[in-house]
Amino acid sequence: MSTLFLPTEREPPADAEALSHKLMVRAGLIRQVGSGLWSWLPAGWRVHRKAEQIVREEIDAIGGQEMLMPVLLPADYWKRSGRYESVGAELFRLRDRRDAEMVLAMTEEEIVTSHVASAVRSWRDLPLILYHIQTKERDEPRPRAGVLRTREFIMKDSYTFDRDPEGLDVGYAKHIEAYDRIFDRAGLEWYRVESDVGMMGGSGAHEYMAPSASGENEVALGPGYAANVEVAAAEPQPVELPRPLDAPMPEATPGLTTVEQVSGALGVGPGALLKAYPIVLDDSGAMRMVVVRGDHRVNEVKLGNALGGGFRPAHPDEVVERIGPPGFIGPVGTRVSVLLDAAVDPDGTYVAGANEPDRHLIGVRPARDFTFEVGDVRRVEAGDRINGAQIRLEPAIEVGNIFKLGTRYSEPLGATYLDESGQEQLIWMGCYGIGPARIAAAAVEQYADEAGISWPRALAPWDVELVGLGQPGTPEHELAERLYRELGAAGLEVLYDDRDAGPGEKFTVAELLGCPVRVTVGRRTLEAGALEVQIRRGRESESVPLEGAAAAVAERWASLR
RNA sequence: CGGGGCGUGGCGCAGCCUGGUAGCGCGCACCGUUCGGGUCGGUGAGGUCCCCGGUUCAAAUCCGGGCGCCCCGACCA
Repeated sequence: MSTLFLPTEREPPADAEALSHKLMVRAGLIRQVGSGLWSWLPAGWRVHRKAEQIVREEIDAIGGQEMLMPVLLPADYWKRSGRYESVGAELFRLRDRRDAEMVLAMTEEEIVTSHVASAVRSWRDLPLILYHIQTKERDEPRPRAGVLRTREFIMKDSYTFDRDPEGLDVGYAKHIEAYDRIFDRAGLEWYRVESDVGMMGGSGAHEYMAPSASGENEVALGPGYAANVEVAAAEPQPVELPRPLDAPMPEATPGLTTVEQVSGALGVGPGALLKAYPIVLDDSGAMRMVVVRGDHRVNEVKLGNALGGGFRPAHPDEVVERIGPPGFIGPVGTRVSVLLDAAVDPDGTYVAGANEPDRHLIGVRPARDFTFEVGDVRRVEAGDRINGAQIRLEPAIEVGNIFKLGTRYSEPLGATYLDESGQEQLIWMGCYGIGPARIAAAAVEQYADEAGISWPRALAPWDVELVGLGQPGTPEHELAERLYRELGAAGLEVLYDDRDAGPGEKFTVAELLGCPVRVTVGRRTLEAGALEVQIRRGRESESVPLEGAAAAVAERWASLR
């Protein structure tokens, strides 16, 4: 360790917010190069490689074949798939010396599919699982939190190629099996959740989520249910509604534009209000009014899916022109079509904006008072019910995802095969990603304590940190040297702190770096005839007799998670 | 892209409002000390004060422009 490049810091970077960001920098694992650009220093890279290796072994185990595709790609591939136009600024675009348009790979569907298109002719060549572990480049609008969200990162991306949807289901199921094992082996706490299909297109998707306060996602959890809040659906909490009226009645609400103000002034709960969210559909310019309960929020991902296309929130001036004064708009008597959230009871009695200044309507009954379509477009809330129990929401880090692509890429790129009857058929594809850096960061987040990182056994940069306290020439120093060799011979990866530093510093750095086992050799070791072995998780110390110590430490290590 | 903040030795910061000498802690080098919880004492090295321009006798400090980085919201391994 006296020669190891391990620049530890007493203090975290001033601009670090996330726990994993602070600790990984302090522990000398990573260093920033630019916004969203990070170097992995030797200790950090060991962790990254361990995560990679777990992934590699498990994808190999389901029949995956590792290969390598370039990061620098001719733009033409992306033009053929249509993504050159559809992806936007996140795609790095550049030109080579001959002025040819190039892109940097965000993922590799176009490339792997092209290889398969040209090489696969027959149904006999399928199924196929191809993957690589390669750098990805994404010009993220906002990199954040150390290595949790970067512009350049390494990803394992695998791709399945099958004859038909049933074959795709098999490849997908194999990946679920492999992913479950990967995250278990990595020692993470994780959920597999239903997710939105996003920019990849296709028909089905799950994400693997590692719960963590620094996560950018939220997952909705209930018994037998786990979903990204982006797509989560649940039974809404009941609300008490006012008594019905024969017809909507105007009520003066001067200057009261928010749900809280109106519900307070009229003495009804927020859930008895109808909240209007005016939108403009991108393609036609047509406006619509999305209406949810006052205590609910529109979920824009679910809304986009319900609309089957893009939209944007309407500008205030568009609202004034087409609907009414912002803060007082509602579905009764409006010219724009209404999409009513499924949590609203069509026969209930609600308060809604009157589309006139300083006025709301009470006694609004949707089924009687306006026409609408129904869709589930609200964001689930903690306390909603699913399978007879309350739902809870947790922040989480997305560490992996799996998508059923279908024929989204095989069609434009001409990936087909001949079936038994000589008919040309499209290949059915799936794609599957894992970010080893996020696995590492999630592990830091989930297991760190006040002293620093506490790695799961499978990810730790070293299995054991051996802290030698004796000066060279002392018997305890000799013992430390001997134990270093013996622990290595027992099959352990050992980081030996042989630096000329005080015991306090060595202990502190060891706990910051977080190897699962710390072995201390000092004068006391000789006096006691036993080693002090500290288990990092929980920081409990154990005494191990010197006789056969290396084997005992190896055994203890193997018992850890 | 909208909003907020920051840029001063390797790290964390003060100085800026009210222009004039660049300072503190940690780290680093050397000497001594200590040796089971970032030990203690001494000596010392190290800075284009993000960049460009302007104002001024004089700019880290005032003004203008640019660049970089972080945080909060729309995107994703």
